[in-house]
Amino acid sequence: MDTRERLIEATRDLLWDRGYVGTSPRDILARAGVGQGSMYHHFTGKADLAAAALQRNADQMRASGEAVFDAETGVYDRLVAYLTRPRQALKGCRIGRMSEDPDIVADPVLRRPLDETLGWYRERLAELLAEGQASGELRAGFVPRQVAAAVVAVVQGGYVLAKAAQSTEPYDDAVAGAVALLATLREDAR
Amino acid sequence: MDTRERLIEATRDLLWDRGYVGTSPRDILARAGVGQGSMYHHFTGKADLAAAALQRNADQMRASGEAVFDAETGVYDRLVAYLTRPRQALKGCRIGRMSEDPDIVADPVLRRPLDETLGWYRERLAELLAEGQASGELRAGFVPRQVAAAVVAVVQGGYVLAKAAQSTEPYDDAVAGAVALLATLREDAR
DNA sequence: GTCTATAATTGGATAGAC
DNA sequence: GTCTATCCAATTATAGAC
Repeated sequence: MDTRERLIEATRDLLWDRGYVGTSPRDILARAGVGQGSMYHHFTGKADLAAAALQRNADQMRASGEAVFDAETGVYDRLVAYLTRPRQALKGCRIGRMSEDPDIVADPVLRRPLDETLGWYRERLAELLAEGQASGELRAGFVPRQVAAAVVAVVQGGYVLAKAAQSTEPYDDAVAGAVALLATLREDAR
Repeated sequence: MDTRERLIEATRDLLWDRGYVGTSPRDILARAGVGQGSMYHHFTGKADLAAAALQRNADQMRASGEAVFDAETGVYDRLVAYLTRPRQALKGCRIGRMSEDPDIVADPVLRRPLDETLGWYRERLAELLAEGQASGELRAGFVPRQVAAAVVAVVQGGYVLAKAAQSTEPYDDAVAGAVALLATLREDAR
């Protein structure tokens, strides 16, 4: 792995662990095992390096979303697959976590990967729910966009509960609760 | 308002705005309008002051929860009242936000108010849901503890979506989606 | 009790050698 | 391209005057 790559990977890990405000260039250089000069050769500074790391996180998160949403199964099964995908509940979301970082939210360049990625998840899930309504698999009478936002929020909020409790249990409960609620949307559950 | 009180209120605001890592004693002193000495007279340091601020947040959040959960209305109405309570979606939760702050989570004293408050919300909502099942207002066949976690997670996750988008819309959608899903639990909705 | 002065450490970035 | 040396500001805390 070349120097630029090591810097991006070290930044990805530290952003996940400590957030943007809590991550210093010094930490990044120590973890990447390179000197000051390399970082300022490849990037203009901390924000530029973080932008590269966040863009990679966004790309990976979208790819793993596509794998689930485009599966050749029923709509409900894909919703459950999304919710129950194995996740590191105590570490949280590499993208969602950043929305609590004021310096990320305040910088349009740094915020864009968050906005685009979470927005895309909401859109894709809304399309999926609408597809289920159209095919008759899911009942009518709910707004796909709203339920989609709730589903994404359960995952993001589940991380908050897990971190506060320092236990995966509330995360697992939240996901199970969401699955139970979505089950009531199936037409044959009426 | 005396000096000690001004320090706590300034800290509460800054923690809400910028988190623990992002808040410096200097910022606190400037906002409170007091000198260095006052802070170190009333508190042992930043962590001690933050602990006082977080305890106050926890007390207030529990009190506002009690007001909703103990209302003299139906179970479903209280669930909806909790979800649709007016909130500053772009600012987030004074307690939940802290769970993304590594220095808070790592310190047992600072983490306790988070754990206790969010744990209490999950418990009270679970009791409420069980009460609804017992009275026949809500259908059987779901686990109250799980749905309760999902409901709290929708709110906490809704904040994440709103901040990432810098718009209250995804928060409002998530809450509306959760309300729609909970409506399917009513026995008379079958 | 509250203030100002000061100090040790870290944060973030630049300069220049190789 | 990568390194070390250096720099200025901010962070967190202490000391001591009043």
